[in-house]
Amino acid sequence: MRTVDKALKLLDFFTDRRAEIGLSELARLSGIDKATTHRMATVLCRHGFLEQHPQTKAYRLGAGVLRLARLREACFPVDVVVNPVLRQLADETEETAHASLLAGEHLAAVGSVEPDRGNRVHIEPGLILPFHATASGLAFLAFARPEFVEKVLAKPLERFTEATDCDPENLRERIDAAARFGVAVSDMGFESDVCSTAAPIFGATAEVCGAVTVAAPSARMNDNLRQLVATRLTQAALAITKGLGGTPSEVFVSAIGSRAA
Amino acid sequence: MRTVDKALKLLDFFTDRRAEIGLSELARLSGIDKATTHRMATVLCRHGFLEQHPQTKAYRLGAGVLRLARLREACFPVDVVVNPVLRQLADETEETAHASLLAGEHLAAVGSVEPDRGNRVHIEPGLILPFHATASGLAFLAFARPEFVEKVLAKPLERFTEATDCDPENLRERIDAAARFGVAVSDMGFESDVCSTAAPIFGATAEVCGAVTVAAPSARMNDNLRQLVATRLTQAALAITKGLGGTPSEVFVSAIGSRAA
DNA sequence: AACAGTCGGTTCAATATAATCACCATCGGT
DNA sequence: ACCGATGGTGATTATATTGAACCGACTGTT
Repeated sequence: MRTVDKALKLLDFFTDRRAEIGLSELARLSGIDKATTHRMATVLCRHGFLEQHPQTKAYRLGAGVLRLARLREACFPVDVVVNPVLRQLADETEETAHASLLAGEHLAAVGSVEPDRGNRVHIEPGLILPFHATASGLAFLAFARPEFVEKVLAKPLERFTEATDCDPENLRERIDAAARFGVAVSDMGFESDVCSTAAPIFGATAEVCGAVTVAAPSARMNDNLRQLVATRLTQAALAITKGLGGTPSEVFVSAIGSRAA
Repeated sequence: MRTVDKALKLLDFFTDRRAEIGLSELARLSGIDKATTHRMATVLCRHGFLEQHPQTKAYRLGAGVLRLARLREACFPVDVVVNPVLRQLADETEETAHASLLAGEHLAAVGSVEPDRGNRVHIEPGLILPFHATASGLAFLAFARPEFVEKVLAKPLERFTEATDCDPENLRERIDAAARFGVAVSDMGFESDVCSTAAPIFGATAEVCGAVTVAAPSARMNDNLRQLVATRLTQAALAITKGLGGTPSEVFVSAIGSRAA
């Protein structure tokens, strides 16, 4: 199965900044032999996950992913549930609101709404949010199973900015704090000058399945905004959880209950 | 690479009617050993292509496909280009308009807009459109490379309705006709009582990459509607082609030119 | 309560599988 | 004409995949 794993890993090298990748570059990036890379890319093309520019021969994400996304959206609507909530959240806070879901072992941004003002935070569509460096990730971990948390913290923790917190002990404390308050905060841990606040969203069996987040320029963050964001965020998290047919976990409910008191 | 192929084939068993599939059923459907199926499903889960219901243990399409779709949409927008055109087309014809793109070796529906009336055709999101039985498929073939056409016609041609045309010779004639007129027609070939008309859309190198289609209840189809659909459809096809940064093929341009004359 | 028939998941030997290196053909710039 | 890229291909070796049997858990029936 390692070969399937490697093949699917190829897809992760495509980002919005690197939308098209040639064979040699793809082999170089993945560290896989060129011949093997070519064969895997061919299979991915055959299934519509990649497609090849007829002239440049470069590969890019294929239309097959659109098909699968539409299919999933039809069976288990996310966009239609999440977007209105995000829009309202963005309107209320006048900051960027985005939602992320656990996709495999990464947290992936699946929707974002930006406020109507010049200086605002932009979230790249499909961005992978590192658990340890983002509010979304910490909010997720705060309500994830302990084994999951340990697995994440055991991995090498990449440093994205000077302020990135890469100390497992520190992170554990912040995760605990997020579990107590119901929201997690991360200031400039992933991108400079961005301060994010996040709350968890839950699936049918009260397991955490993602997060909803408000991201603001750090300079704009103050106690008033912090307070506003925290309350709206928890409402949004509950709304999305409900909309997806989920159940908020006991821990989360009591956390926001105690805060209100 | 056969193992990657098989693993990705698993994803094709998920449809809107069969959104969740258990391990045993998935093994049965695919004809792959249960152990192997389990391993492949595990890998697909790890990459976010599938996810597992925590209680029922059944698999369903994962959030990772949403991520990839957003990514592709960000680099190569189709929804934002296609949807307005489809909406206008649906308004003008008062019938269902949908677009499809080549995803691997299948034609997949990637967008559809239904008119505001009771009796209308519904297109399942992410539906795979068989080349020989749909107007979309025939329109595509009419402008595809001859080898591609032969490859498709060489395969066993499934019969979907009593009216499905499964005769390669017949199909070749209809494909030729579509190439001459610029639009393809299929009446009840895929679904009973649905009559579709389709035109091709092209990519950057004037290669056909999909189709745009109007689907109406067969009973409602008449010469007036046929005429209206044909003209609007070709406009829509050109608009989408242009919007995607494509170039209409010579054959198509001259076909619609001769028809106008 | 024992049973049969599911289910999801795991094990380990047998074997079919994919990885590697070398090589081609082609393109673009110097 | 060269050089260094590029995308792509074939055949051998070594490796990872396979699949029957098995396990524990659950469900409904006898």
